[in-house]
Amino acid sequence: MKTPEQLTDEFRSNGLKITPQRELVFRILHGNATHPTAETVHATALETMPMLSLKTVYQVLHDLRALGEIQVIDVGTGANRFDPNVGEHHHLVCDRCAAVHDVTLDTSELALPKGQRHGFTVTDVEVTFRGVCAPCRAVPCRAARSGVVA
Amino acid sequence: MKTPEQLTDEFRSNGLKITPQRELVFRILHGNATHPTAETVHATALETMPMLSLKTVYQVLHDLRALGEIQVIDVGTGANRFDPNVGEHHHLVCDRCAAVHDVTLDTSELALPKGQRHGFTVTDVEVTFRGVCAPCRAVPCRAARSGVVA
DNA sequence: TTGTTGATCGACATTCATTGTTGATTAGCA
DNA sequence: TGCTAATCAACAATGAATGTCGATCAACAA
Repeated sequence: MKTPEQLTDEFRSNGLKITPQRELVFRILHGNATHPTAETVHATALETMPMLSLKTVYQVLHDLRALGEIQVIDVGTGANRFDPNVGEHHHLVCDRCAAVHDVTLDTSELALPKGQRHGFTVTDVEVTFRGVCAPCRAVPCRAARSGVVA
Repeated sequence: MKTPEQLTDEFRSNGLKITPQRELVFRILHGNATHPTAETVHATALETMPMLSLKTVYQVLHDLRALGEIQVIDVGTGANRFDPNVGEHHHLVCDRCAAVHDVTLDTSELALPKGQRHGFTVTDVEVTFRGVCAPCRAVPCRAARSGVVA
């Protein structure tokens, strides 16, 4: 992901103003590998800007996606998650707490068998590994569903 | 998927009654490779049972999943889709019309690199191929979003 | 420095998929 | 036949996300 400074330039060159709210979301997302939901970004932002509205967070995330600076991923855990890692990569998801990790994978060997093309033009392959993360295994049954689990 | 008759037995042996509504959903799902949504199943069912409520369809689908007779899949197109194919398989999704096809794939070579385990116990791998289906390619830009597209 | 314009705010309403509730009616099956 | 579950209609409610509106405020270009 671009640095907050680079995003500032990019926003400005696209006719978007730089506000403290936007800068804050930039900083929260920068280098963030936790794949936060919009709600999580908002919660984090509230610590430094208690009046920031969830609506504005959605707006900034929407703009970032429109500029191609974040990826929106849906791993089937309800809410969308926002990933500053824009390069090609895959995901590892915890079925208990919904924690998500990026995974880099060589998918060059992973082709759709010819007989199963169904007439499609395939443009993308997504691989999702599912399992249980270490913290969740350590818990008796199932507790912490924070989503901020490391 | 089991035949409607086998499902009948299975429901009965689990203390569930066999009603015309349930039988109808069984028949609609049997051998159905279109991955219908709950709404689509309902729409199909209305043709033969005009008073069938959407609520009941959800209920039957829920029961079928509870018995492990259908898979619920979420390919990021809004609604869940119901797949009578319970065996291990993967999916091919049209980014335009959200049509879904089953794909059988050998994923034995597809392992999560050791350095990227993040302490997880991996239990499952899902592969999703994305692209554009033939009917959608034939259309100028983007039209039919029926979800019933072959 | 100032004026224009866009960003944000609160306080809503709305969409969509899904589930829950209630109470009445119907029908499966032991 | 009778107990009980299933279904129905008509709702309300959830959670994620987006839209609306009018008011206020602040970015930044002139």
